[in-house]
Amino acid sequence: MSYERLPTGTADELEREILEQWRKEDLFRKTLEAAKDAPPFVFYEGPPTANGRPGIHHVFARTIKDLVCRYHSLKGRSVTRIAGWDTHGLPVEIEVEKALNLNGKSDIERFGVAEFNRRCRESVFRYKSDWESLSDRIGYWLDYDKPYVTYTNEYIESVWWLLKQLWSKDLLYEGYKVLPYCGRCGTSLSSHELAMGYKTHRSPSIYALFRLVRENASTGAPRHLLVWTTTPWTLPSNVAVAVNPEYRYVELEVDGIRLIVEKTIAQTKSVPGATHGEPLGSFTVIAEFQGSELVGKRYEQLLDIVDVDAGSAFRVIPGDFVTQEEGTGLVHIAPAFGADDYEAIRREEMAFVNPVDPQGCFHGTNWDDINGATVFEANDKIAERLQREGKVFGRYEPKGYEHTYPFCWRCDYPLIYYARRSWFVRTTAFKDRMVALNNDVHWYPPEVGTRRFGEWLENNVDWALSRDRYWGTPLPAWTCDTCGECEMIGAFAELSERWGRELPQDFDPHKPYIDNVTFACASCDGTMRRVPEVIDAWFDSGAMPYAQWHYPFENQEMFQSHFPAHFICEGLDQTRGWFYSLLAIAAGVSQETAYHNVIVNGLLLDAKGSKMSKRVGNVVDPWDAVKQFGADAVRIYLLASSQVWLPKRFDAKAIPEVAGGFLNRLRNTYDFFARYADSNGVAQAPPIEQRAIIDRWLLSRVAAVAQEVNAAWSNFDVTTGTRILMDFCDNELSQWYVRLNRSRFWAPDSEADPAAVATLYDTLVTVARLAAPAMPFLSDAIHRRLTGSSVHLATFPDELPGGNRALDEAMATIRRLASLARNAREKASLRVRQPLAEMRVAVPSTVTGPEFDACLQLLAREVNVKLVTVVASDAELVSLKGKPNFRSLGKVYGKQTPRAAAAVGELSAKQLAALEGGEAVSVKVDGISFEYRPEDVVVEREVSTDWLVQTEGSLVVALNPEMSNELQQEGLARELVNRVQRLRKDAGYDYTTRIALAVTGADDVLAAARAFDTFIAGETLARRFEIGDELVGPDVRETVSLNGQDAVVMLERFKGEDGAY
RNA sequence: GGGCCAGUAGCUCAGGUGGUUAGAGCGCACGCCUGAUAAGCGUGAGGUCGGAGGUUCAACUCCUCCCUGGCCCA
Repeated sequence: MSYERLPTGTADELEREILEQWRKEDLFRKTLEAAKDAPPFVFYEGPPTANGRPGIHHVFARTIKDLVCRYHSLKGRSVTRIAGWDTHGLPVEIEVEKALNLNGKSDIERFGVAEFNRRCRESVFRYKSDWESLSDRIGYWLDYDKPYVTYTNEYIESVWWLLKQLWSKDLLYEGYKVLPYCGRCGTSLSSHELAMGYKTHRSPSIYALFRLVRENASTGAPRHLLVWTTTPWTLPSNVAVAVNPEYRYVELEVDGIRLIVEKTIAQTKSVPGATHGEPLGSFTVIAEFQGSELVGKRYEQLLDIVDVDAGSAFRVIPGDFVTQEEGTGLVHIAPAFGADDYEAIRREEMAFVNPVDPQGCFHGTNWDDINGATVFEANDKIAERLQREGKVFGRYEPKGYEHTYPFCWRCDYPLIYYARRSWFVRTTAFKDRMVALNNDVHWYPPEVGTRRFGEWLENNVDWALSRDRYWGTPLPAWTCDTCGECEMIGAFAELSERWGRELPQDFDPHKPYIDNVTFACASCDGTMRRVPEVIDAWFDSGAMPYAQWHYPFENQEMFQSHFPAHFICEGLDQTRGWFYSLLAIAAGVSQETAYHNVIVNGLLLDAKGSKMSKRVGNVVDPWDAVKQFGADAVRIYLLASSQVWLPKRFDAKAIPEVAGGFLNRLRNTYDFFARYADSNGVAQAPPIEQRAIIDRWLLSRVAAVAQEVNAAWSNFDVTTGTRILMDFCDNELSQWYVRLNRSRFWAPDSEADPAAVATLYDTLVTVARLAAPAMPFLSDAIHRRLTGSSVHLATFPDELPGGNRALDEAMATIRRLASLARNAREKASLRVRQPLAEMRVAVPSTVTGPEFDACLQLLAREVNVKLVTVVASDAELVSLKGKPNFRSLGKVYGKQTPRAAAAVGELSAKQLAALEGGEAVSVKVDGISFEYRPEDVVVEREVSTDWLVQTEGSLVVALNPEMSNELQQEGLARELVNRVQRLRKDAGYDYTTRIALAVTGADDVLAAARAFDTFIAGETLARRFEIGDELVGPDVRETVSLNGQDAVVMLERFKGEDGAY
């Protein structure tokens, strides 16, 4: 029975046919069924947000995920792959705001939260079908039947349960967080939004003098801390001044004012309007202190317009964040308006003051002029007053400092850092646990785990969980409006019980409905109301190991058997996103890790190396590339072009360059097989030991390749495994095995050689199986045609018989020798068709042996010589030459290495032979004696002969250029065969057509034709061969030139007795 | 501004416990093959390993600084 050829259409057409077949067979489901009871390999799909179209970078991550999952599935594991959708969060809200032409939170509230959230819910799935069809088209197998969706009641209930777990462990609390904040919009901004609005801006610059409290009974001039700021409006809220305990500080006297400043800074810093252009350091130094000596010193409140408990304020504190880069080395601390400031105050347990209301205006101070003014309006007023009171050093400059400053991306209003009430997960309480768990996670590449993620974990701060937004999982915290008691609700049943009512059928836990649920306080007469916040959407996605199963309310066993994950994979940008939220939740709730292995893929950039963005318009539509080249090609390109964790420049032109050649060669290899082989050959094949050496070599290589691919892929190195496979198919299968063995598949008057057919069959089947995880389409097309069943139901090859290292190395040497021989021919313009009498080769003794000898025949045929002789090192072909091994000499001789290396040139032939024999020798140069061990000198062969010689390392080939008359005749005969074959083809003959052939012309040609008439007739299927005579009315008659001699070639179809030909 | 990653041939990438002459594919040039044929194969040219210092007998590799690009954080 013969094998079906591959269709001739485009890759896109072929792949669509295969997809259709998968659909008909419900193949994905079948693979899941087949592995149902197998040990699980747990994979978590990071949920994408479906309110944007999938881009090429999603294809990238999904290709890696698919490869790993398919690999483990083919290795016999049960691989659960549940799709998920991330549906909450600011990006969704922003999309809807834009669509509704709303601008900010007040607009949303006017519009109505219920309707707003309804629109959010709708918008989330706008591109759902895009995602599904693209995933399907690229062959990403994912279970879309029961996806987890973060906005569903079940999902939210699991998230509530997790939050309550944290709460009951005292890992959830309410505090302050300083965030970038827009006073006009009345909203804080995410870091992502913040990054959108940086601009160059001129801010005020002011040096303020904080007067130190006199100690004991000391007298003399008052002393001051010199502090610089670009936000004078924060000065009324000052609570502390920070110094770096590691730095040196100097006390100076400048025009009668005593001030303290950091020593290094003083050397260069000049203050406008105070130091007359001179650096501070040029003034009289009164004293010098270590920063730590300043810590604890007290100073007077700078501006007495805000009530501050002086007992817990106005003190010098230590701070690592104080640098020598800017300012004075003393930093003014206003806890409400800086993250470092707030942290420092919390650590020192000092006072917190905030005289600025959520509109960004001063409020409730005892200075009427300033109440109601925006902070930016207040700058000048405050500076003027300080100047009046003599608390400014030098000149106040309203636009004195140019830097990049953040503005609101919506309304272009300058942002401030502003403390907001906020809920936190106390991750710092279990940071050590997270660090320990992370140390056991296998990161690919490892440095993401240790550096980017690991070091960041070391500096962990509490997770700011709450968001003052609308479309998110509501924080299930209810507080009493009377006594402040707080209760966390961890289940719907619990809520119903506290509420004292059944939850309605259409219960929606989202805002605004949930905010209407109130109940009586357990400790007083007050009413429990829900806090207004929703939670960070990262908490939703990090909860997926639990919430995808509605754990613990359902599916307890499913959760147990699917936690933690063996494998996850997302982009580098997820380090502090999903990778963190998974770990933090699992570590906080159950002290466990959520995953064991992580592949972190790099970002996809455009062809020029800049990032893809909708704004720039350089986003690549994955559909274009898939339609043009096929999903296999895109997948192979993404996997093989570079290690997946490096940033990748995506250039569609590169897809055929990286993947096209390989896929084409593999198709051709299969097609070659299918054209000539049939299943009889496979059935009749002799056992492997009895097959030709090249068959045994190919099977040995396949076995090695299978092992290497397994090693790479089981270690999550997707790129290396893919490259190994590609390399094998290109260089060894197609370029060497098929090319050298064509005649065994088709020769005149004979059947295909069963040994060759079976060898190629087995190899192709193995290759299809090895390739299935990387290129699921073509591999399946080939596998089905070979075996009648899908490759995706097959077993991944692992330990294959026939491995033979010696043979692998022997053949590799043979191939290098063949290349050298061709090179030598090329240099002498001796085409391969011209046979030569002899080639001598020298090879290192390590590769010689029975395997090598067995391959010599192949070498002789490949380079067209009658005889290959392997010469020993002492043959007349080569002389020995010593080459110093710097690496080992360097260890012994150190500085003398160059001289010891030079002296190697003085070694005699006898000494070199001795070294090769494993003996040590010594030589004396300029009175210095050098001793060489065998490893110190590499003995090489140098060739002196008039043969055609090429060398590479220790390999040498030498071709005898002398040509006997017979060799010349044979060369001519082969030229003639070549011309006849060309003419056969021109004549449109089938490759089995028998012919009548006639040649006339130059005597040399005719003589050669007579000498090799049987050979020529056999090669060209000539049943009649006239040498020196003409055919009457031939199909073709042409004059050809053979090595410069003319001949006329004629041919026609043979009409002998058995005209069947 | 800080942390991390990358910079090797025209392009995409390998490689390195520091060791002499740094590799591959694609592209290019030249050639072969012409029954795998809208295929296949060979040979060649092409590099101051981002830059500058330093350590060393020896640096593409180690150290310092800088430049360019990217990501994350501020």
